[in-house]
Parts: sequence; structure tokens; C-alpha cells
Amino acid sequence: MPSAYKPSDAEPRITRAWDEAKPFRADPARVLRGEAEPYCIFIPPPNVTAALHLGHALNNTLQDILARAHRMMGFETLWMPGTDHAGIATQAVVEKRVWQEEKKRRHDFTREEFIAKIQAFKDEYEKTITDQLKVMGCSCDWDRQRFTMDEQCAAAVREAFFRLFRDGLIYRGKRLVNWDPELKTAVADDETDEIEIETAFYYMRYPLVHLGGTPLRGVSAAEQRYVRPVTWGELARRGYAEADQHPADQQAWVTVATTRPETYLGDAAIGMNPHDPRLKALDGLWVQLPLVGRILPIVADEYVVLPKALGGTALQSGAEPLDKGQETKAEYATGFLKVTPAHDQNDYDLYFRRKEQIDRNSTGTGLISVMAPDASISDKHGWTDIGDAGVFLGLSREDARKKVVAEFKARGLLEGTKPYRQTVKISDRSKAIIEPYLSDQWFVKVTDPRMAQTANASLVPEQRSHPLPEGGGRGEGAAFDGSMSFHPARYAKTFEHWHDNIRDWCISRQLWWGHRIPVWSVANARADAIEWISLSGHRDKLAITTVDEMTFACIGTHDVGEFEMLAKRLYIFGFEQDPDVLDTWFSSALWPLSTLGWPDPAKFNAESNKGLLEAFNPSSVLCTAREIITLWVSRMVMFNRYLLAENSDTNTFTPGQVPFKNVFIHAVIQDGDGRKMSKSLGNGVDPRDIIESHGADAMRFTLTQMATNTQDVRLPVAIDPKTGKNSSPKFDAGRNFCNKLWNASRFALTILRRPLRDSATSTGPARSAGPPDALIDRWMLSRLHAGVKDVEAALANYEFANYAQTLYDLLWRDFCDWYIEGIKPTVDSSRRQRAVLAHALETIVRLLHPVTPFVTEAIWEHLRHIETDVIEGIDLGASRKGGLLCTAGWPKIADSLRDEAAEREFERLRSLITSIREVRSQHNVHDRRKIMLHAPGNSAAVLSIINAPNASGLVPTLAGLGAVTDAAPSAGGGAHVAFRFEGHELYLSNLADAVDASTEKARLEKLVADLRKTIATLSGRLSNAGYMSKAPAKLVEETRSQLEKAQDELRAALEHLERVT
RNA sequence: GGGCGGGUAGCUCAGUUGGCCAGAGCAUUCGCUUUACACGCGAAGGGUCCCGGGUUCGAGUCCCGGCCUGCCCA
Repeated sequence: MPSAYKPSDAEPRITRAWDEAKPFRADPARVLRGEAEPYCIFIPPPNVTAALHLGHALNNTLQDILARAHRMMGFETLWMPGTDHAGIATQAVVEKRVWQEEKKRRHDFTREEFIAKIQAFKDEYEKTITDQLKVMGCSCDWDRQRFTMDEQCAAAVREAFFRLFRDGLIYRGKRLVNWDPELKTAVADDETDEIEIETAFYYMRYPLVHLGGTPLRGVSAAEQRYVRPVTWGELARRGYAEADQHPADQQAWVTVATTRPETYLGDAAIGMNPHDPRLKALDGLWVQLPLVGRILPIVADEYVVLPKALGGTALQSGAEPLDKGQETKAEYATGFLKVTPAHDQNDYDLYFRRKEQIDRNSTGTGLISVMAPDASISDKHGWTDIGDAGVFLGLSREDARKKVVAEFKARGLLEGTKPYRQTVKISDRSKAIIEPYLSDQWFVKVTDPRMAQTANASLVPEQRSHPLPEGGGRGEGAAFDGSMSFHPARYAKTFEHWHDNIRDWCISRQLWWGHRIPVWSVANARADAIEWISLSGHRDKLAITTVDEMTFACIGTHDVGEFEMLAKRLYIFGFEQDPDVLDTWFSSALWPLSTLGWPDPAKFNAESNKGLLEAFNPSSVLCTAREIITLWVSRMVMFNRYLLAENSDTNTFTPGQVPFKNVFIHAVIQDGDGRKMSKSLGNGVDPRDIIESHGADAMRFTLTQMATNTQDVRLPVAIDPKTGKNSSPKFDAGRNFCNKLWNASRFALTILRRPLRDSATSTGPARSAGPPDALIDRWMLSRLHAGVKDVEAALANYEFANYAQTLYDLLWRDFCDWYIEGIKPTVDSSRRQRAVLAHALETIVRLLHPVTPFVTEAIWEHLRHIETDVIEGIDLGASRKGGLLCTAGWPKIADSLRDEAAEREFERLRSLITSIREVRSQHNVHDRRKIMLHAPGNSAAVLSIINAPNASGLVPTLAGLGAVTDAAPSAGGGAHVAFRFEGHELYLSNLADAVDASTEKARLEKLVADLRKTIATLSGRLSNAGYMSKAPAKLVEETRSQLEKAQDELRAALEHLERVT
């Protein structure tokens, strides 16, 4: 074995061994036959958009630790791997790539051609990702790897969609969505970013008019014979404050302030705050949109912010105090708000609050969409009363804005502009400014109690912050069926809060890359079509719904042939398939089901899927990051429980199983300055670079050490001078640790292979070593016992940093620093001690395997051939597959090995050794110089622990003593130093040819100062009446003895000081 | 605006129900080619536990207020 561990030698070889022996293949039959408990983890499928980064490395390391530990513990373990098609992200990346390479856009290709390009990209990255997981050592069941768009997952998507559609939980609706005009698709909130831009408020005048009578719906303004201007003079008579500042015969106006002048074409009303003093004077008056001619009502709504000039905050009576955003708005506001429901979310909300009034009084519906999907002005998407505004048609939003401003200016209707810094949403894929856009979308009714409430009911009772609402269609006992826990528990609140405030989920995306929505529609469907669809034979394969004149049919078979046959038939009846695809999270939400073969395990990969769902759902734990709780965890819970429900009917609904019993949320890795790692910042770290420079195990160990229960961890990023790539000095810790393990093993192995010094006991077959007699052996076994227990507790609580820390201390501090160093003189002549050494090493290697699988596997290649006597109480099961450590048993250690007396005794010796080492160091005693310990007079008692038969040699070995004696050091000469140990006066001599008096004086002076400080603290505590009367007696007693000890040591130190001076 | 975190040594972080003189790794300083490991061994220095109140015999830990900082949701 080489003297330094070389990951690049071991890792490829071991990966190959794992690939060949398939030790990670899970067998559901063993679970179903009751031979093993199941343990199952679904990988959060990485997006095929890009290679994995360090966050993935952390996520998958932790999953692998759980999987490997449980596999060793005897659980039938399935870690299901796979990747996600990541609809918009992947399509956007490929669109960008195609543009760069070919200068072509998506629409320059057919849908099929372009999908093929994305497919090729996906194949490339799926392979990259799989390779990355493998070099990291992930023990996934690779033969079962899935992709969210493969045949098996697609079947699950169609089935789920169909059931939800049939049950009325999927519906179509016109909604304002975040629209990306460049990619021409709706995007979810989480697919947008916010940026600040320099823009302006435009002050636009809208003329006021009278109407002779109530205007008729649908009658355009041009035809309104009753429209008459309102003059300032008239307004003045009505008591309008500023009216007399204008010529009395001039037409009056109201001035709106807006950052989006171009949307004025879609205005449906003018909003005013109900407390605005001008409101009364305007009662019964209307506003006429310039050029368009549309007549708008004036409506009162609390949402409208009063301008600062009118008192702003003060006048917002009854309402809540203005927030910062409103304060700003109040500075820019005029008190008149242009209400554009089809192009602004707030206006949309206001419209639905005042719909009655606005629709009754205006010339049609208030939802006037004046843009095409590319955000150019258009009269094809809900705008009919063009009037004289045809000049704007076809202009982009930017050009339309300039043109609108120019037209207003030309008519004297532009009062002015004010620069303004505005926060806008942009699409994080195309960077285009998001347009709130009215469009037809499909929604999942997650607000249904069978969805959101069921999700909250899944939480274990102690993690619920409030009782579940009464009723709500849940079956008997549903409120108490909670079986899912978050770790750390606080994240249950995020989960709960999300479902309390959930809104219906828009699932359609105007993309090509994804699961095509399995709905066909036609306007005014033929009667024979409806009849055909309604045939009883089709009831479980076709669902139908009609909204207004549109009929929608959903195909629900997962038999591809049958699916195509039904689609063809619908086509003949004039139906066309919806061009949209589903939101990526729709298929992700089915991941725990689709990967296990639901709904029809026999349909695809029948052999592999057999029994999978029964054996492994619900899974054991889901490991993910916190931003995924709402996006993914929630949806998996809702879908799993809905789709596995025995009865999905509202009144008798009994939820099915949760997808996982535990959700572990781990920290997010940031750079040294607390920033997210990202490509654009250039602070990202590629796991492959770390594996290359430090080894996979080093990376894993370091990441495990970092996995504390906080929400973020920082990793200082530095350029590796050798490779020029991003790295971090933090990984040195892991590399050093692996090297330490390697060398400790190498050394132990050489010892274990050496012939025993005592030939009488060196031969013969392995037998029980019997209980160890040496103190250090008893101590080591006791430490092992504690180590196993601590690691098991850390695993059970998902405290990964504790796992790493426990092993670090056990291996480095206990095993290397003390045990190996301590047994060096005796191990070659003790068959029994050899057995302890071998068992200790192997226990540590096994405990470490889940964290550092490669180096431990490499060590075990040697270690498993070592034969020693058996240590009673340590059970190390044999390898179950391929002679590999990864299937060997988890160490079982009997409580009988816990030995508090040995730990106490060892602690005393250790403290003596440390004291001697301190003196040595302070006096610059050369490391190899043997010194002499004197324990004269009544301190001779110390000799008994040093020379105790079961501890002999320990102190001399570890403290570098040449001799121990009960004789006092020879008087005079000064070549000796005194120190205190457990109240005894001990001396060290032969430190040097002459002890330096000034060094000794400095040492003693510092000691005196420290002791005086301690005495002050302790006696202060004892003179505190409250402490004496209220603190536990045991504690008081302890303090007292500490004080005595300190005083005793102080006396001695002062005496020594006297002598030295 | 609502919710959830974090602020402890130069840096990255532990610190379980309040109770030894607040710990670890890295970095720094000193000594050491000692029977595996210099990716090592031995030792040392280094802290206003963010600030201000309160509860308590006793607070890094509990309560109240504030400051800074991060994330999620709206």
C-alpha cells in the first residue's frame, strides 16, 4: 500500500467493482416476502439542463449516506435515480444554443424537428449527470433509472391528468399569467426574477364627459349620441376644488399617472379612493378615452392611493397605514387610477371587486386585452372598439408607448413625466420583461380540500401549528392520519402555510418540450361526437366537459395504441389537440408513483417494476432543499394521496398513502460571501474538479461535515493554483482525513500481518479473545461503543455534521492519537490486543463507509483477509455481494463493551500525560529526549496508577519517560521541574542539561495568575447566598472541591516560584 | 406586508432540558524528518457569545425591544 492515499487509483477500480456486482440492485420480492424491511429514497431528479454543481453533490452525498448505512443495516434499499426534463429551462437553453450555432429560431423548425434537438441535448446531459453521480459514488439502483418524459413516466402523466380531469379537478380558465413575450409562454412565479429599471411616470389627461343616458352594452363610443363634454365651469359649480384654475368653457379632464401608457388602450375604468374629496363632484360623470373613444365609469376602491398633496397617509382613513411602496406611489399619484384589468394584476383584482359597476356602465367586458402573444398591440385578442386608435396596431410595447405618448402630447393631453425607478419582473430564461397577459390556461384545482387540506393532514400531529378545518370532504380519521415529518421540524410551517394560502395551479405552458396536454377540443361539437364519447365503453378512457361553446375531451388510456386510436377518432370529429405542454412539476409531482410503475407496472419494464410499488411506497425519506418544499414536496403529497385514494369522490374521499414518511431539508451552499453559487457570478464549483484534485471521499466528507441544521452554509471559494479551477481550501480537511484513515489502516495492517513476538500464542485457529484485560483495550472498545451509538443517533436525526464529527474524533483522536500510539510497545506480543486493534479498525471503516465509500472499500480489500480472534460483543456481518464492503454488515456492538470505569481511569492517565507534555514543551525538551518522572513521598500513590499491570508502559510511552521513580530528584543542580497532579507533588528531571530558570519562572507566573482567577470565580460563587441556598447540593459540593484543589495548587505553585527565584 | 433562519476565535461552524474556566477544523506562533501519516506529531496564543433591558443563585442558551444579514411566500 502506498504511503499516501491516491483516490485516482482506487476510485475507478471500485466503481467498476460496484458496476459489476450490482450491490445496489433492490429486490422488492424480499420485502414482500417479509425477509427485509424496505428503505427507499427517490432522488430529486436533476434537471437535464446542465451538469451537476456542488449543491447537487451535497444533496446526493447525504442521500447516499442514508442509503448505504441502511443497506449495511440490512434494509432492502432502493435509491431510485433519474432526471427531469425541466421544460422551459431546457427548451430555453437549447433555443439559445441553436441561435448561437445556427442563427435560427424555434419556429424555423417543425415541432418534431425542434423536439429532436432538445432530445439530443437531453441525452448528452443525462449521461453527464449519471456519470457525475457515479464518480461521486452514489449507490443508486442504476438499472431502474428513469426520465420524467420516458414512456413509463408519460403513462403516469396521462393517467393522472385523466383522473383529475374526470373528477373536475382540472379546468380551463382565462387568467392573467406571467407571460414571457419572447418565449411566448406563461411562466410560473418562480421562473421570474425582479430587477429595477429606470423608467418614468407619465401624466395623461382623460377628458370628462356626460352621458345622456345609461350607455348600452356593446355600443361603441363613436355611436354614442349622448356624449357631451364636461367643462371646468361646470365642475367648479359642482364644487371641484381646482376647477376654477382653468378656463370655464374648456373641456375638463382628470389626470392619471402611469408607468405603462401603452396599456391605456385596454382601460376599463377610472379608479378613485373613496375618501378622495373630489369624488363627490365627479358623481355621475364619465371619462372618454382619447382616440379609442371608449366611455369609462369612475369607480371608488380602497386600493387607489391618494396623492400626497391630498394628505396621502392621513386621509387613508380606516385603511391600514401605507407601506413603503404605497408611500412612494402617493408621491407620484394623482388620485386617478387607470384601471386596465387585462394587463395588470392589481387592476384585474379591482375589476373583479367592482365588476358589476364597471361592466354595467361601460361598453362591454372590462377584460380588454390589447396585445398579441408577442406583446405587440393587437385587436385580435379581446379588443374590439378600436375607434381612431388603429395607428397603434402592430407596434411593439416599446414603440406603442412612444407613439401613445406622442399622440397625447400632440393633443395637449400629456401633462408631464417624472423619472421613476421601478421594480419589474423578468423571465429568468429569456430575460424579457414579463407581461401580465390574459390567456386561456389549464389549472389544477389544488384549492380543493382533497388536495391542499389532505396535504396538511399528512403532517404528524406534533408538527401542525393549527387544527385542520372542519369537514372538507375528508373521510373518517383523515385529520389524524398524519405520518409525515419534516427535519428540521420548522419546515413543516412552510409546508402548512403554503397550503393554507394556496391558489389554483396553472399547469399549461406554451412550450414544445414537455408532456403534451391530452385534451382535444372543438367548438360547437357535433351531437354524434358527444354521443360517441359518452358511450359506456369509453367512460373510463374518455372524459368530456363543455364550457360555453367549446367541448373538451380528455383521453385517459395509457395504452399507446388505444390512445392513438381515440385521438384519431376525435380528430375525425373535428377535435384538435391542445398545443400546450404541462408544467414540468406536473410530471415531477408523480415521480414517486411513476418511477415505481404506477399505474400499470406490467405495461413498461414489467420485470423490473414487479412488486415495486407495493414494496417501496411510501418511501422512507425525501432529501431536498427548502425552496423545493412548495414547488415539489407539496405537489407530490397531494398527487400521491389523491391518486392512491380508494375513493376519490368528494363526500367519501379517503386519502391514499403519503409518498414519503420523512422530508429532510438540507442547507444551501453559498460562496464565502453568502452569495448563491451561479454561473454568472463565476463562483460555482464543479464536483468533478474537486474529485479530481481531492478525491470523491474528501469532497463527501467535507460536505457531510458542513451539513448542519442551519439553512445556509458558506464555502469560501478560491482558485486552485494548480488547475486554475474554482475550488475551496475546505476540501483539504476531507482529503487529510481520508489520508489519515489510509495510513492508520496501513499501519494497523502491517502490525496485524507481523508474526507475534511470543511464538507460543502466535499460532492456532481464531478463537474468542476473551474480555480484554489491558486498560487501553477496554477504553478503546468503550469508545467504539459510544461511536456506534452516536453515529446511529446522528443518522436517525439527520444530523450529518455530527456523523462526520463523531467519526473524526473516533478515528483521529481516539484511535490514532491515543490507541495506536499507546499499544505500540505491547501489540506485537499480545494476541488479544491484536484482535482489539483489528476490530476497532474494522468497526471504524464500516461506520465510515457511507460517508467515504471508496477509501473504505479500498482498505477493506486488505482488511477482510486479516484473521484475528473474535471479540465478544462486536458483530461484523460478512459481505453479502461480491466480497464488497458496501453490502457488509453494520457494526453491532453490545452494551457490555461500554466501560465507564476504564474511560475514567484512562482519562486520569491522559491528563497526567498531557501535564508532562506541557512541561516538556515549555522547557523546549527535544521530542526524543527521555525524561524522568519522580513521585516521591506521599505522591508515590501516583505510581500505582502508572505502574498498574493493566496500564503498564502507557504513560512512559506517551509522555516520553525514560524512567519512573519514587525517589526525589537530586537536590541542587536545578535540572528538574515540579508540577502538580491530583494534589500530588511530582517532578520531572533530565529535561535538559540545565533547566532555564527564567523559562520556569514565566511558566509558574502564568500558572499562578490563572489559578488566582479561578479561585476568585469559585469563591465568589460560594459566597453568594443565593447560590448556596438554591443551587443543587451536588453542584455546590463540586464547586467547593474545585476551590480547594485550586488553592492547593496555588500554594504549591507559589512555593515553586519562590525556589526558582 | 406575512413566514422562517442567521449574527459565538482572523475564517468556516458546533454548543441537546439554563450549571466545570465557551469548543472543533482551518489559519497563526513555537518545537519536532519520533516504529503509519509533514495531507503528519507535540504545544501555545486568540472570544464584549450583535446591542439594550428583563427573569434567575446562575443566561451563548429563556422572555421583551432594537440593529445587521439571508431565504421563502405575497
